Amino acid sequence: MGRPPCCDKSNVKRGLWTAEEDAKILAYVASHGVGNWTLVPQKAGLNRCGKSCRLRWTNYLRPDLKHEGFTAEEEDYIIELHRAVGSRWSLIAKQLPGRTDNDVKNYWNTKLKKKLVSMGIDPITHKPISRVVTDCHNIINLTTQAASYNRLRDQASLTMSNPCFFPSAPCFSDFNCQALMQTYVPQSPTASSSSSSCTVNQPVESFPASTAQVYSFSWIDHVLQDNWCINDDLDQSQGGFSDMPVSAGLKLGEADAEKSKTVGATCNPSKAYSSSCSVKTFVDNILDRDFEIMSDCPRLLDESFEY
DNA sequence: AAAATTCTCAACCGCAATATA
DNA sequence: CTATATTGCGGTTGAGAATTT
Repeated sequence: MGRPPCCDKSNVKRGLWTAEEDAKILAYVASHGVGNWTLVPQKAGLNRCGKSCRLRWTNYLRPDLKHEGFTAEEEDYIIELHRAVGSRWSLIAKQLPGRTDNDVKNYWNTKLKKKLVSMGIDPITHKPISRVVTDCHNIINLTTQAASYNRLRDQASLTMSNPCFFPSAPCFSDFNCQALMQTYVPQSPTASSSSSSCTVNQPVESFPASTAQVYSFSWIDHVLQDNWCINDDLDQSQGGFSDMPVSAGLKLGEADAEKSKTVGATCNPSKAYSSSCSVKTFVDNILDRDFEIMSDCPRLLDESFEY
C-alpha cells in the first residue's frame, strides 16, 4: 500500500489567506523550520492543504522575499534571461534574489510582454515584430509550396509503376502562422469588430524603424530546425521568401493539362525561381530532381500514357 | 456617481519526477 | 514492485483594485 492522503481536499479552506493564518505559518516555521508541509496544517492549527501552506510560504511569507516593485535593472535582467531560456521562471527567479518564479511570471505577463510589444519586439522570439510577420508570410508560402509538391508527388505515385521514392515535404500544421499574424497585423475593418479586446494589435508600420535591423538572423531559424529552407541571403531588402513565386510550384502540381508544356519546356520553374532569388530550398532540390526525371521520361506527363 | 472594463497578482490546477510506505 | 504522496514547476483563474466610459 502507498501513503495515506495528506488531507481531505474537499474539506479544507481555499482562497485568500488571512493575517491570522499567516501568523500561524510564521510561528510554526519559527519553531520547527521548513520541512514536511503535509504536517504543517495539523501542527500549526490550519484548515488548509499542505500544498497550499507551502505555496503561501514560498511565494509570500519567506523572510528573504522582496515585496517592492521591480527595478529597471531587474526588468532588463528578466528580459535578457527570458531571451536566453524562455519561460523557465524558476530558473530566472534564481538569478534575482528575493524574487519568486510566481513574481517573475506575473510581472512578465502583466508588464514586460506589453512593454516589448510597444517597442516592436515579439515577446516570444525577442525579434522585431516586423520580421516575425515577414517570416510568417514566408512560412505560409513555403507551406503552400510543400502542399503543391505533395500533390505532385501523390499524382506521380499514381502514374508510376514503382512506389514514389520522394519523401513527403514537411508541413507546419502545429505552428499557426495565421493566428500569430492576426496578433500583430491590424485587422481589416470588417474583421476588427470581433477582436476589439486584443490589446497588442497594432500596425506594423508604427514600430520604430531602428528595431527592424537589430537582429541578423531570421526568426524562421527558431521554428525551422531542418535544412530545407535555411536561407542565409534572406533579408528585408530582397523581400526574402515573400517574393518567392509560389506559382512556380503550383504550376507543377495544379495544371494537369499544362504539365507537359510547363515541365517539358525549357523553363524549369524551380530554376527560374532560384535565379531570381539565391535561395536553394528542399523544395527546389526536389523540383530540380523532378525536372530531371520528367525530362528523361516525358511520357510520364502525357495524360494518354498507360502502364 | 455609477457602471463597465481592464489590470494585477495571489492562489490554484495539473503534470512530471522523485520519494516512500 | 506497486500505489500514492511529495515536491517543483509552468500555465491559468478569478477576486479585488484601478481605470475608463
